Amino acid sequence: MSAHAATLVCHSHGKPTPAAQWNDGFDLSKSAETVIALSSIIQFPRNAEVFGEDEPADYVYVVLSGVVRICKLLGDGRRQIETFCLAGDAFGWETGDRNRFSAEAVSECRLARIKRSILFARASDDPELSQAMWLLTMAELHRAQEHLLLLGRKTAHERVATFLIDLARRSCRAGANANEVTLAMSRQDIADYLGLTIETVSRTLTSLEESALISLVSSRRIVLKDRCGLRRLDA
Amino acid sequence: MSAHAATLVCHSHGKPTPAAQWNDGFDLSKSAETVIALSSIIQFPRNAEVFGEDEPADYVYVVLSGVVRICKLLGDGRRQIETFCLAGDAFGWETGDRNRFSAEAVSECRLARIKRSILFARASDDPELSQAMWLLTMAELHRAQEHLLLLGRKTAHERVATFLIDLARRSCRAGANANEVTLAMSRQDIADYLGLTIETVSRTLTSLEESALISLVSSRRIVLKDRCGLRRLDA
DNA sequence: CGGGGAATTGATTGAAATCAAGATAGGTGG
DNA sequence: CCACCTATCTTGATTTCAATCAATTCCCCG
Repeated sequence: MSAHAATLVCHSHGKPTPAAQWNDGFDLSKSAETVIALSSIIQFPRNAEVFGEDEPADYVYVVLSGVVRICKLLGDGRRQIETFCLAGDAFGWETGDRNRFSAEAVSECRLARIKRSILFARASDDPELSQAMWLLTMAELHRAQEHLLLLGRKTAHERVATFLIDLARRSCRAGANANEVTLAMSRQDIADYLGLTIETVSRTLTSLEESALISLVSSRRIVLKDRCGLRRLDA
Repeated sequence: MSAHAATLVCHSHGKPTPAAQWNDGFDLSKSAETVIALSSIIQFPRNAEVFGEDEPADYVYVVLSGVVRICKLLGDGRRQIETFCLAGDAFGWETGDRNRFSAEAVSECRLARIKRSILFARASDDPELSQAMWLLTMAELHRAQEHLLLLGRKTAHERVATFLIDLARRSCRAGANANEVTLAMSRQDIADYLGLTIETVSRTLTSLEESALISLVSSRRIVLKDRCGLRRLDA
């Protein structure tokens, strides 16, 4: 989802991006301008709720800065984080009128917000926008499907390795050092994303450090020391 | 994904369906006719491969009868079934030029096949078709997201209960008895879908029968005796 | 400097995996 | 039509990985 959404919004910040860079030859710039003209920017503090599960779904959001977690809860409080949205990622797409997730700010973050009804109305007679939405949704589906494989069949070590590699890849797109990952999220968030417990996440990170695959600079800063070794775990 | 796809193809069999029934007011019939005119029908025997992971993605398929499993493999053979496609479900959507899954016939099945390139070309100047594709993709995303919650946070009992309820719901749409589920797939397929082993699936079914929630008429036929009890497990 | 949430580490338990037989049933050929 | 053969499924015994229970320890911030 990230790449296309980034294109959708970055025009509004005076940084025009060659559309072809992201879109496999499909030009989104007109869609982007349409969307930008309709969006407003809002800010959320750490841990604030952007929207709750089952609330009316009125807006689509694009992350400008910070990290947002998208979660589902089970009756007894068990939580599954479906995804972390970084700068450029969009969330809040719904076909029905209620959110099927809650969205919360992991760190303080700035979001662009577009009224869903307006966006959908435009899409119905704008093939470019409609196709852009489809591409975004497909990208998100691909991500979810990779995550299914992780949750269904990978070990704790493999899950954590996959998570670190993925996060490094996504962060360095936004300009960060490719080998040092800064975790905006807590161990609990990581655990709920990977289908593990905080203790297992912590132990696994320690174990990866003992194997010299990573280095725990601090609890929220991790250096990937041996990418090949990690990728081997990524299976 | 199922509902819209069903609408897309059922016109070709002389059973016109009121479009509004499936589409929340969005009329797909013109798209359906376009798609139908371009599709050809092919048949696959049990366990045949429809397409393999990493093969060129040339077609989009809609299941007319039978069941197809969509899977991903890990290097060492561990398998995750992403979804089972029943009559009316579509699969093979890709944004890139390679399949990110393999697709195999669980039972003998008939499929409608449409060239991806043609479909995409039409979509680029047919807002209705484009929107139909978006709705289908969103539906599939929702399904995948529910499955993430299952794989990440549910117990074996909850997974099996959820699976049975879901399968009953989807089958009875196709006219089957709402309380008797016929399993087209093996225990191994179910295990790889639910992130469990065949032994655990088998034991869990036995345990659900001992709790009088279901009745195992035969290994492939299951009667849901206590829906409320099952739904309680479904969390 | 000290308070408190977050993270780590340790001890133990437990749910599901693995290893290992049997039981059932579907299909085939005599 | 029956008996055999082989897949598939079930059941049992044991192990294992991650969860749970339980202390510390580490920082971050006032």
